[in-house]
Amino acid sequence: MWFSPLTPHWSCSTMRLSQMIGSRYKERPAEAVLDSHAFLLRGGYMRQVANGIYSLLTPGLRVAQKIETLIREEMNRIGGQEVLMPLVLPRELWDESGRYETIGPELLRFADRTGHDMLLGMTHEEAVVALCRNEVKSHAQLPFMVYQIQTKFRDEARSRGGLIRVREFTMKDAYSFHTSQEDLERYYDVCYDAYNRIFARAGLPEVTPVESDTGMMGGQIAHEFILLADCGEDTIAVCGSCSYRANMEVAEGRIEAYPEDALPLEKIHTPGMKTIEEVAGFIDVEPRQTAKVVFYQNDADGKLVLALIRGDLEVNEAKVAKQIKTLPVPATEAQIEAVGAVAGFATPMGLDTAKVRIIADETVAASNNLVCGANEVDYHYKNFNLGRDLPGVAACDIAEVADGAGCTRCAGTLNLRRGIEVGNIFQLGTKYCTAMNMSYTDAAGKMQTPIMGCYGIGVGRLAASVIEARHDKFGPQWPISIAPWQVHINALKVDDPIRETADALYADLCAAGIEAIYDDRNASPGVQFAEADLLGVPIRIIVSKRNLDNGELEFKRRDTGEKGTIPREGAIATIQGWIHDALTALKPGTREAINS
RNA sequence: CGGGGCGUAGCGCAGUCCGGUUUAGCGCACCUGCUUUGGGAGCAGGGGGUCGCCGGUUCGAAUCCGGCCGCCCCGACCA
Repeated sequence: MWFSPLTPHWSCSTMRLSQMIGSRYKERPAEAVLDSHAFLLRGGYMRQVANGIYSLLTPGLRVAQKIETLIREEMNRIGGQEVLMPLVLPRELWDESGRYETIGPELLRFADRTGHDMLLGMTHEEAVVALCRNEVKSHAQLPFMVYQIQTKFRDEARSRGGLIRVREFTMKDAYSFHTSQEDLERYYDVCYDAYNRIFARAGLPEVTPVESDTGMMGGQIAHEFILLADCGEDTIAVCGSCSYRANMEVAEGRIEAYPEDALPLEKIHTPGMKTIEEVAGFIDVEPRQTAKVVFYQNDADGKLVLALIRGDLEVNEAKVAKQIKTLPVPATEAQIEAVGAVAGFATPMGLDTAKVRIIADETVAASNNLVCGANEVDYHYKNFNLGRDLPGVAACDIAEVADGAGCTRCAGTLNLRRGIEVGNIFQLGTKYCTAMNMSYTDAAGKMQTPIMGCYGIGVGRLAASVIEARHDKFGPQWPISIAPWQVHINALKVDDPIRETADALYADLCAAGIEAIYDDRNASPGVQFAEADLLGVPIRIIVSKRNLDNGELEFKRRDTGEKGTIPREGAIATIQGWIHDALTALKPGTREAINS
């Protein structure tokens, strides 16, 4: 019958390749730079609609749904309640938190037909607080966690790399509410474990938590879950000896001290020597024996900022941002001159602290007799000592960790690696609940503000990350937990017995609840194998005359590389066993869930 | 937002400098038929394009000029 190919779809999650929309192709798309991007397009997982915006075809959607299911199971396991908040939100909610003003153009704002200002949610703190403040009134309802798997939109200045960095994406975002910081910290650890389980079950046990900046989210403690990969956009400091791992934004390196007896300041002629290298070479000292000055336009109070750091190090602007409570913007020469400093020969000494905020790195405090500028063209000072020469200035950490720096936790060495952020967790504190008036009544009858945490995972980015970490030159090698199908059937040199056997195998797998894709086309083996590789299904079963004459089927494992033959008789049970074993191998040991 | 590259069939590309046998072409993919079948088969036939868009120059524009748009990469930016 002409409609018969559709029939199987109604009853089970299997697919005949001859009917599947979306072709796989041989040539690598020109716009793909990353392997994951190339395979997602070549394998017919997705198609681009606009910059950073994609449609998913069946294989891509199935991978996403598998990941979502897995996340759901782990969120539910730690007591999460699934909800669904809207993508489109009214401006008023974001006015309440203040983020309508503070967030830049990555927040897509628009007006509806009545002229009402609306926005596309890029995260849902405001929405979740607005929802929960009306539902939660008593301490007896706390703690709780709600989560959703929902579309987010961020109008990124530059999306790139296929699904690694997009504008529209699906994200699992979870929000927990607590009556104490201790309880937040307890649950934060529960989430931390749940995240490790999620990534392990998705086939990426190597994803590791790293300490990270809280950025505009506020709060004190945050971790990013990072897959180390050269194509990643984050730089991570990794200790070679202990477990310390931190995003560059917060990574701390060991401070090497170079104590000497302080010598008197000495002004020296340094004609045309502006850079650290020039000055150090001219005076014949190491760069670490100098102090470098970097100017920023203003701190939160409008003062010019002078950042002082040892000459061999760089200033980390994320750390500066924390000190000055605003984003650092490099100062212009005119701004520098206006406070009496001289670019290239600058020193904090003698500047008016009413106009200039001086922040000094701890490394400067840990060295004596440094060379620094004199605020006079062609002159520097020798023997600058922070404690003696700038007595009011306390040292803080504004240094960018350099590759090879010492670890602060052990005797080891830090190395800088690139990584993809596939998830993050934040201890938010009371920022949103306070701003948006969420409160509950405690046991003593007193009004209290809940303490909040939030926890995100990007679904598509995780899928792409798995490809980055698990592929060969032919295509993805999906872990069975998130593979679009569990079994891929190839029928070669199709004649009646082969067709009947393959059809029956497909029907049997379907009846057993196994997710199978069946290449029922009369395509050559080369085509079938190449396209099977692109779909990356872990268990491949090949029905061919060669083995069928012996009553056998051939198998090839894309996830492990094993291959061989199995008897047709009992094949379903064999395959079920493989699936069970493969899923079990991915599952970490069970642990206590939150409410137990 | 700055720098660079690119827009010709679903994908990969040639043609653009130097305007005119180009009715705009090649490979893959697609359709029909036959032959094939263990790693992207062969033969024959066929379909698919407003050459990114708008305007200009010219007898004539994929090709030259102006404007715009889109995509990719690097940087800036970034829960």
